[in-house]
Amino acid sequence: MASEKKIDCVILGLLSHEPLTGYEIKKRMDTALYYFWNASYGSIYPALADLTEQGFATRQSHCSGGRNKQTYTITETGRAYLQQWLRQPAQRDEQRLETLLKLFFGNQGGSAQALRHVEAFEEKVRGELPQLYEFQKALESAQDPDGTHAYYLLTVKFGIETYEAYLRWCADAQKLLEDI
Amino acid sequence: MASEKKIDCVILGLLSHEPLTGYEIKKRMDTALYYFWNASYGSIYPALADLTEQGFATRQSHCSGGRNKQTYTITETGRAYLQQWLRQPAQRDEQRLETLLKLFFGNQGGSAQALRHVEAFEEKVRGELPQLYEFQKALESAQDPDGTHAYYLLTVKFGIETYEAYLRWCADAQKLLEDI
DNA sequence: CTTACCATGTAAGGCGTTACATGATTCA
DNA sequence: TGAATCATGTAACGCCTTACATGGTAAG
Repeated sequence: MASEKKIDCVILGLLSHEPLTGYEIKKRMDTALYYFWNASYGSIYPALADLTEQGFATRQSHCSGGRNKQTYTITETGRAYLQQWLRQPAQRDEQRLETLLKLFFGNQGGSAQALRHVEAFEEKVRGELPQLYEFQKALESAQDPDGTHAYYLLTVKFGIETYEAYLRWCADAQKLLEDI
Repeated sequence: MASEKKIDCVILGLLSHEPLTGYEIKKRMDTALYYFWNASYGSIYPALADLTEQGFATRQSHCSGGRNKQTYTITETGRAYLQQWLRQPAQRDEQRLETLLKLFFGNQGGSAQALRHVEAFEEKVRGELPQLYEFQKALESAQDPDGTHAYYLLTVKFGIETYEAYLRWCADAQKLLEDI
């Protein structure tokens, strides 16, 4: 109990797969989770300290490649907490799409400006989709001893389905805007 | 300049269409913008005070239906600020999908639990889609004297395209999870 | 040798929600 | 008469990002 902070849950979730350093956690958020969740070092490191203090994770200092690393491992208490959180229904799925906001008020700026926003959005999506396809391919072909792949694949498929929808909408939006 | 707060931009955007009260602004966020943006009274009312103080909006006190209302109107300065913001490329489109998070770590809870998360998500989406279809129908048939409808329609179409993608993914995810 | 990446953290401050506080009106 | 909706605001607090601060290693 106590925390209920999402950042704690994400970190515990990642640690439930394998022990990780703060840096590695950040990397995973920037790759595997980037299209539905993200966090900065400024929230990750303090959260790791809290989790350790509360007994949800343990810290191991060790040297690797000459560098001093702090690796965190989930405890049984941490695992129990994670599972309790997983049992609860998701409270909130939110998005803040600035692009959509700018389009909503687009008549103030005109169709050429709106088109630029759509194009920028399209470019971003196009840039990220190949990564998702690669994830999908890798997950479908690789071995999966601990059964995590199927769940990971689920989220990748979500990314692909929505990103493809974004692209269809971009094409449609561009047509509509050119007619204004 | 100064602020750069998104909440200010959303409010100015809404005021650029018509004068509104804080309460009405909140209502619009809960209906027209809910699938890509939202805000609480605790951020709306202070923002309105700030905007007024900075000369981006003016406030009119008046009684209507026995109630004392504060109606806000955008100023020329406010309009200029809004337009300057609209010219800038969108900086950030973010989502925090707790449902996806719970699925990503789903192996900790098992497929039945994951299924419940997918079903809950599906139900929420199914509940909100009809509203979007209605918006679309209304926008396509109604008169549009000030040219705002086309832009509004753009965002509604975005909502529909993505929500339909969500539903396809839900069906797919349910099949995958039943096979585990 | 210098750029990119690995690696860990802190401090200040921004942004926003939740809960509180209040009260009128409308409709069943 | 009670519930829902209209209507406006404040205070406390939580969460998170940005910027700062530091330094080692690997690769070109």
